[in-house]
Amino acid sequence: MFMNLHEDEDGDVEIKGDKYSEMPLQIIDTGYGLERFCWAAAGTPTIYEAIYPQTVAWLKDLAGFEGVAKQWPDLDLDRILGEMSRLNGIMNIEAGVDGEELLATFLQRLAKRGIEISSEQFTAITDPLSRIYAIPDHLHALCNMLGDGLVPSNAKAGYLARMLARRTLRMRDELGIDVSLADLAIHHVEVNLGNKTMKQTHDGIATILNLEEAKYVEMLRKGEQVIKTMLNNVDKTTESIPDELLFSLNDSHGIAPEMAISLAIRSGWKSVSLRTGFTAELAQRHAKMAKDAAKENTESKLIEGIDHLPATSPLYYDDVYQFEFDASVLFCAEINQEGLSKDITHGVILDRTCFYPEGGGQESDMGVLSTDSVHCRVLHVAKIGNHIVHLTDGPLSNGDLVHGSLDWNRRKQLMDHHTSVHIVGGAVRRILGPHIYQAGANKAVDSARLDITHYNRLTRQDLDLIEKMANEVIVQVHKTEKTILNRKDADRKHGFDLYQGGAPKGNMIRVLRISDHDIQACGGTHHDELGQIGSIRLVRSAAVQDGVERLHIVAGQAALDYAREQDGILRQTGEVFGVNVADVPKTAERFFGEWKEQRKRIEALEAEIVRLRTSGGDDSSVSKDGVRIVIMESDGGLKNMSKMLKELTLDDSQPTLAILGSKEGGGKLMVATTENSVASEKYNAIEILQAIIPHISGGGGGRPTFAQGGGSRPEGLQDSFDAAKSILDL
RNA sequence: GGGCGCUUAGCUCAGUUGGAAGAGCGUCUGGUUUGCAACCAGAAGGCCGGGGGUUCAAAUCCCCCAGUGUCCA
Repeated sequence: MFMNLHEDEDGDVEIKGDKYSEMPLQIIDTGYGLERFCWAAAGTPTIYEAIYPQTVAWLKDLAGFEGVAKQWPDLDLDRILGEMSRLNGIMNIEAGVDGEELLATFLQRLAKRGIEISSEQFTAITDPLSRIYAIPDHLHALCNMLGDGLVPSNAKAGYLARMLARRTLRMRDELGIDVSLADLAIHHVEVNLGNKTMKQTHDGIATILNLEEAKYVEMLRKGEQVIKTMLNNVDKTTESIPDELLFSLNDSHGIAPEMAISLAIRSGWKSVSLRTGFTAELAQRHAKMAKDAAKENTESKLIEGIDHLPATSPLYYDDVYQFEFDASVLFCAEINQEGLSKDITHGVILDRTCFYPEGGGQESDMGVLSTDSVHCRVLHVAKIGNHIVHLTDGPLSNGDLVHGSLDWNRRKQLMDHHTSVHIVGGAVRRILGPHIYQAGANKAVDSARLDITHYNRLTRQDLDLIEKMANEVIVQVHKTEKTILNRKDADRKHGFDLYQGGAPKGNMIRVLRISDHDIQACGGTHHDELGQIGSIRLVRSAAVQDGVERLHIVAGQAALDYAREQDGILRQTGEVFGVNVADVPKTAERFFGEWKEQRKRIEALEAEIVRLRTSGGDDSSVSKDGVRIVIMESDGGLKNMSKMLKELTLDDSQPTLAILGSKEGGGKLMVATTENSVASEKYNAIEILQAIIPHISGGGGGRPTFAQGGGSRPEGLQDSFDAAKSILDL
């Protein structure tokens, strides 16, 4: 397969309505498929028997496939499958082809080759068989991924693993096989990947897949619930589920259309079926969504015309503790770009610098560039190609000799954090396992973040263990080693794990080694002596996405500041309660409990007041034509009033029309009748409410037996009551 | 990286056009009962994820945040 084009709206090549242009990279995909030679040599009917003989036999046994084949003793299965394999290679199957038509053609061709088989027989054999073949194929990819240390996720590369796991589970369930995914995978690893050296342990693979299976089962359980709710308003005899519903089930709840149909049938919608071509439409819809999203955002250049300048010499690699230097200005230009701090006006390039530019997740240095007469603040530093650009709040002149000095506190803190991230990264890997990989990192002044791949949420106990080990490393390891290696040598010596922070550009690679604890390629600034960091705290962890945990780290001065801040919060809380800091948790618990109890007591007392007020006896209650009519003012808001209304109208033995008003919040009115009684037959709550509410300049609505509203003129409440009385002829 | 969904009682979840917060399971009390998810009567248990906004009125509509799930690249 040859590829030299990529999709491009302005491209000059047009294929099937889409425009393409030539891409810089030209690809030849040979797809040798070495397994095919094994197949040819083995002479088995399909390739799967050749490469996974044991697994296929095992699955056939588990799925009871012999029983299927025995139904038609006349059929020579091996011969049929062999011919089918050949035909598959010849037939050109394009996406969107009608399945039934394809099957008919296929059977015709088989007949031409002397094989008579009905479409029922064909389906009965190929349905289970296709799954029996697909399962080891899926497991193969899945086990290799997990073996390399990949963690399943709901996004990015990990999603591929989850998809494989779920498809395997689905096929397993369709075959009615009662073996866990983990057991299937371990079997596969032992039988088909026996000699392969893996990063991940067998136990690790089993743990991950057991979690995946649990998530899958949970998804199905939820999916069934969702289907029942969604179909609640759909007739049980319907024959199709609305497209939008199926789309939403698939995209939002992970229930594939076929599965949605079978779940619906199980839940009582017996006659639904899947429209032919629906799956293709779903795929088309996804393709369109992906296309719409793939808008490239062009990067605007911060600064132009610097290509001819010599590369800036970085002094921070020679001595990370140097914070002052002299250099000459090679270039200075005005900068006007959105998204930058307002104070930034100029970009300055020097022949050499101590300023570390933002990179590798480490924020840039800040400081000052000055001559005898000019004094510029450096607010940000960026790396553009081989040049380090100082973003300043003022201009310098070409050829000027400048003196630069860093904000050392800032740099020290950034180094504390950056070095700590390496220490923590090593600790996490040692504690949690070989699948831990850095998925991103950020080192700021206040704190640092390290994202790691892991299949489970971290507990505080995990964090405590990691924190403990990290602090032990600070004490045990005195010096870091920084070396520069040729890329080939680095690869050979340390392997792929060296590049946790991403693939570096260039042939020479800086390697930071903290004893055997952590070895990584990294271009940041790190301490020579770990003791400089002082201490490391893991503040908390959070989930970035499924399979990726974010660790929040503070080190050095930031760790002290954090501790002080926490201390302050606790002390303040203690002062509010008027107790010793140590007693805060106990006291808070007691107060919260008492608060809940008292709230209930208040509610009970309010209810009692309502009962007393509504039990009659005063002139607010009148009886007319068998209906008790209550008109009265209450205090409290809507909540209190509705409680009173309940007391008044929920007693069936005493048909009541109640009109309650309150002066709170601009005035409120509520009208209700006892449902299914003379009161509700004679009076309409909405009509009464709307007739009297203009007096408090308001509006409202509700049901015929229960209406409520509010206004902006509480002093009109009495007028409303009077109006009600006159309407009711009282 | 993009799209979509979910968050309501201890648990599993309903909640219609915005208008009186619900069910099942579990818990507690009483009754009944030697039974594999026992039965009957009653009760307790809710900042409807958090914060803004619209409205006379928000679990419900809009915005932001957090947590969680899912599909696609």
